Amino acid sequence: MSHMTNESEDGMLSKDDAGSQLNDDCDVGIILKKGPWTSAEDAILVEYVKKHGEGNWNAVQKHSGLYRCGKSCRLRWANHLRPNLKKGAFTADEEQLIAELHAKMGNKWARMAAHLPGRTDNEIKNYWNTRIKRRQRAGLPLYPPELCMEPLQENQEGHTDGINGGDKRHRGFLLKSRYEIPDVIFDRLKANQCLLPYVPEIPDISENSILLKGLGSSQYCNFMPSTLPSQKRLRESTVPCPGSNGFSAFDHFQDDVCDKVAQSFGFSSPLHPDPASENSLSFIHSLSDGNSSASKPTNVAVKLELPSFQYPETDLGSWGSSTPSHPLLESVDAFIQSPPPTGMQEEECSSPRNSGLLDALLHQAKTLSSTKNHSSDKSSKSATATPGEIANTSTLNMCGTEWEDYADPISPFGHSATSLFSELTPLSASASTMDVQPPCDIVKSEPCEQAWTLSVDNETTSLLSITRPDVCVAPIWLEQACRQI
DNA sequence: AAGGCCTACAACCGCCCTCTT
DNA sequence: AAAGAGGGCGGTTGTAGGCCT
Repeated sequence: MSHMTNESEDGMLSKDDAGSQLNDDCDVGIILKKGPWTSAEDAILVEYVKKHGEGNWNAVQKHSGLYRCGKSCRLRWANHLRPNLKKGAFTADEEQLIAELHAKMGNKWARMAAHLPGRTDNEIKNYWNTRIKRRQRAGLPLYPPELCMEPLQENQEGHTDGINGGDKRHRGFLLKSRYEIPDVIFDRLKANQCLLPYVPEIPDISENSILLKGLGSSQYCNFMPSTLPSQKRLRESTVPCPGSNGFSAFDHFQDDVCDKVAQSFGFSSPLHPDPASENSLSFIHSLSDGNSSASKPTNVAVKLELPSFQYPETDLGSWGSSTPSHPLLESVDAFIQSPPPTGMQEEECSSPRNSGLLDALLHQAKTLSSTKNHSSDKSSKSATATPGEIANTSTLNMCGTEWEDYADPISPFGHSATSLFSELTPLSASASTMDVQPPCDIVKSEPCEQAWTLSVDNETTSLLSITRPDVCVAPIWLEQACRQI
């Protein structure tokens, strides 16, 4: 690094030496050094931490003479100087674990690092970013196939009997993650509850950023890197989904390669009618790692344009059109049109505490319907995607991204509904955190123009299922959950 | 040998949360 | 309750070094 030559031997800069390396982020009148650390600085920092312990990093500069801001000190300590740091390449086990953790957590590097003793979030992050690029280039799925298959199998087998066979460690890990619901889920649920039920929380432009960045690449059809920039913590909806991680509604079906990869994952494209497709669709989220912002209106997103390469050349119609014969669409139609199991509506759907799931779903349907109406129904009449249609579709997808906020943010595979129910079920019984009522003002603030009910029209329903393919499997989960209840 | 590309890594930046006052 | 400081976290950038052409 060239600017290392400017550093003084003792690792500290005089104020003159520091020159333009003023750290405008941390500095409070003192010129602080930036750039690589020297061994002398490291020694000073280590000595300081030995004496005073970690924390109060801003005091390091004051007491040790280091011309580094507290943040820089903390980072240096955490990433390089603290004891028990494991250096060197990640082992195969670690890589596997990282993949699992990422599938489960998304870009929560710090949390992932907690599962990898001796590894830092920065290391993991760098590793993952590199991995993404590498695997993109190689045309490989981001997540190991076995990682993708597990949730599918578990879905089919039920939620409690999945500990037979397979990698026990991994399965145990996944199961653990399923039943030990981290606090963050409740945090998010609480937070989301504030936005629910009628908050088509608008995925902001970053959603389009994802589109812009990812969907243009056929490689992304297989794995949407959830490392894609998200904007705000806690606003993001990082629900990476192996399989979904890439099976974007657009690309997945327009590319033979995608299809092959899909098959390699053990499921087939919806274009291939297959009984397994329904479950397969559990993998097919729209856009993972979408970010949502409650402050941005939908129509902002609607106006965003997509590059031409995002206009699918083929088969978008299978998503963009309401193909009644599509089993997946039928499943949703059947669910929404026909009453759920007895008591469901009153106890589960109408209850404020669960309004976030079905209500959100329905509200989205309404929103989508509304959006669709505004788009001069050209999309519904043409199997060929037009730019306008795509914009509309993208909007719908973005609307769908809200699902991620309603869903388990830590769900390994984007099992939004499943995870949600795994949380809601006990919560509903105990009437705990989900009792939080959405503030009325928030509800009122939403542009909810029409009263609407469960009887969503077919078109809307289809749109809904198109928008969020995972919605297609939600009815199944809903029914299962209701039976359990 | 030179240039370009890719990878790994370190560090910074900006936002947000939490705690303290 | 509000404001400010400290700290954490995720994203981004810049650089060195290796590899390839």
